[in-house]
Amino acid sequence: MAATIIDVARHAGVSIATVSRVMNGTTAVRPDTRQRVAEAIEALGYRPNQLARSLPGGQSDRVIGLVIPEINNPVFPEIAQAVEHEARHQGYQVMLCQTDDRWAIELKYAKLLIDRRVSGIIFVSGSFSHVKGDMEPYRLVREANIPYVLVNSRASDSTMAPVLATDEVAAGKMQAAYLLQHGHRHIGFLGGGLGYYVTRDRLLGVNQAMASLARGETASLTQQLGGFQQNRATLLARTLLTQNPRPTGILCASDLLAMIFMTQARHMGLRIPDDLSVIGFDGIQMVQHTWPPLTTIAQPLRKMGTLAVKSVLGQPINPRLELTLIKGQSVGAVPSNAILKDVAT
Amino acid sequence: MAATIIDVARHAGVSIATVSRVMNGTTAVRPDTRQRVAEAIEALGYRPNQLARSLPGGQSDRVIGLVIPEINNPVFPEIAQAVEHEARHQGYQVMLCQTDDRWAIELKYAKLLIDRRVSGIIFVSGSFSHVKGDMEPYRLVREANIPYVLVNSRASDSTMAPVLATDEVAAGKMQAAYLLQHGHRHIGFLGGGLGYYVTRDRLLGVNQAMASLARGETASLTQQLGGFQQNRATLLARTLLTQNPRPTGILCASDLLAMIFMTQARHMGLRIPDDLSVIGFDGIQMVQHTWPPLTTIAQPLRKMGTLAVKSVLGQPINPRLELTLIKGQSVGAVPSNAILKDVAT
DNA sequence: CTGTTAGCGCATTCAC
DNA sequence: GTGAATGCGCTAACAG
Repeated sequence: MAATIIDVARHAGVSIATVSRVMNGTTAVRPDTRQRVAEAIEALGYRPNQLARSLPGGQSDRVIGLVIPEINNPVFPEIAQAVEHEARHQGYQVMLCQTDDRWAIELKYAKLLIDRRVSGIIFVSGSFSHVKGDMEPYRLVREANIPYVLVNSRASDSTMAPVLATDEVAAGKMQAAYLLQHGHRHIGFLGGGLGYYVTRDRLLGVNQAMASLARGETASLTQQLGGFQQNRATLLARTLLTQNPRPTGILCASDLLAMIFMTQARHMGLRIPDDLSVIGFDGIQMVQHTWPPLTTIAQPLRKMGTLAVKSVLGQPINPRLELTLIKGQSVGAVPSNAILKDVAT
Repeated sequence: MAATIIDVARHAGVSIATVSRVMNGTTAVRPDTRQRVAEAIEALGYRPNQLARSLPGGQSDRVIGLVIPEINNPVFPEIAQAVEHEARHQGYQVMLCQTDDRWAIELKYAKLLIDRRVSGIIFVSGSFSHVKGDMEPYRLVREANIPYVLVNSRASDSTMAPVLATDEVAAGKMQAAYLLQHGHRHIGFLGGGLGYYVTRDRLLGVNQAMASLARGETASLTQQLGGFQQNRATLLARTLLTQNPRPTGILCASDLLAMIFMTQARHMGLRIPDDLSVIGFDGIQMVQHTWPPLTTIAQPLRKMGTLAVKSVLGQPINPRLELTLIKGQSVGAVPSNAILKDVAT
């Protein structure tokens, strides 16, 4: 159907080698010849077949695989956007792989990307972020000699790959410290299960912050762990809200969780930050538009996407990722009647 | 580096054809032979090169190109998610192309996708959605004989391609009607420029709704058109809010615009829906988490993604897309002091 | 059932 | 400068 290099050669009365030359500018070609070829290309609307082009060169499809749990959680689009930008600037395309947070699909995608001989793979919050995660995908990719990088969450020791992640312990510490500073002593934690490294690290940080209170001071921690999915999160939020006594300062593992939580709190007639303080994590752009504006610890999401691309392309990077406190209006002082107020179900 | 089919053949003591056969199950192979080959494959960790595999068959890379303006506007991830799901179920992968809403990049991506011989291309809110949009990308794709579909917004007559879009006129009508029902007679419109078909159609619908008021009744319309980008939108929102008299019912071209608008309104000390009513468009999931929950007209975003995939794969679809009113709490009655109240800048 | 032989579209040595 | 020849990894006839 489409014109091939042979058609062009014939049309221009030259050999295919010459056509190839004018296309890639490998060797010098006499101006008039080059002209004739150019015209032939134009006339036939010829476009070189990238697939065929990749074959001789060994591999290198100039494609980067981006593997993420779900496109719908706003934190991933922000990373994806940066990945696409950087990839585009470097002349690469992005293969979008969504795993629905299921390891089997992640493995399947890893295989597909290997088979396609992509230039690199970026795994975001994959099974590696789970304590008992399946390391098979990464093993395969490594054996296939394809550069990859693990974004978000800690990598287990068995994966020898660059990791791009913020200090989750520090993150938990910052979140808790901020709540403690505002006088909260009954902290609630809403997050994923203990199977996730993030959860463990975050809790570690929280405990560190609580331990560093002045002597005599104590604080309690109520956890609701389960998952990041909307349904689960809604349930967890309700449960946390019906605790008695109810925590006054809530620390959420992600901004989306925080948003879900705030919505639930509202459903139950609680006001933020008057009755309840909330702090999130991620720093997605959407936090500007919540009410009240969410106070959160921001990761450099865009930077993470950019660095991930550079990393798999073998370019030197500084993997230092800073956390930033974004002050919204979702954290306030402890309500004076905190202990008395009951919850309406 | 990686093992090829030849290595496997040698290792198993058979011909490459036989290896190919056991891989694809094309022809029957004697069990013990198949076994030997399987072992060889396993032993060498062989994975067939998809690129090479595509060549003989003509094309068909089993890849679908998804071209969207930006990943960050929440409406696109929702479509993208559905596209990935459907593509995966059908054994296809998705190439993510972000244009930053720039025609030049859209064109560039169209070329890249053609060169890569993708199976189909899904253009979402592309340059075709603009009255003076550049039709070159679609022309090229058509000439390359690659199936494509235009999602969102109306296609100009010059593009002969399936279009997947809701009835924008009806949408505008629904939005306006809802506000009118609540007694609003001073309507504000916040949206993209007149260069977009959506804007034109939406305004057409708004006018239709306003025209169908009972005799003697009239309503006014104040427009702020400009763009969908965050910065622009913020400016437009402020301008709209400082009109005198200020419209009491605001109709936004997208949910994101509505969210931006509500945030601005809040900054100016206005309460929704007490002082101001707002209705959005798109029906993104995030509307559940705004405050107040946004009232909006929902498009079947997921369905659009699913149908888009089926469409480019040549499967029969019913392109009927229904609009649904999602009742939030952002629309209320006209404030009694609407005319008196001034705006603080 | 299985091995042999052509290409697929292109880049790349080589000679001329 | 340019053309002919070779091979990339694999599938698909075509023979045995």
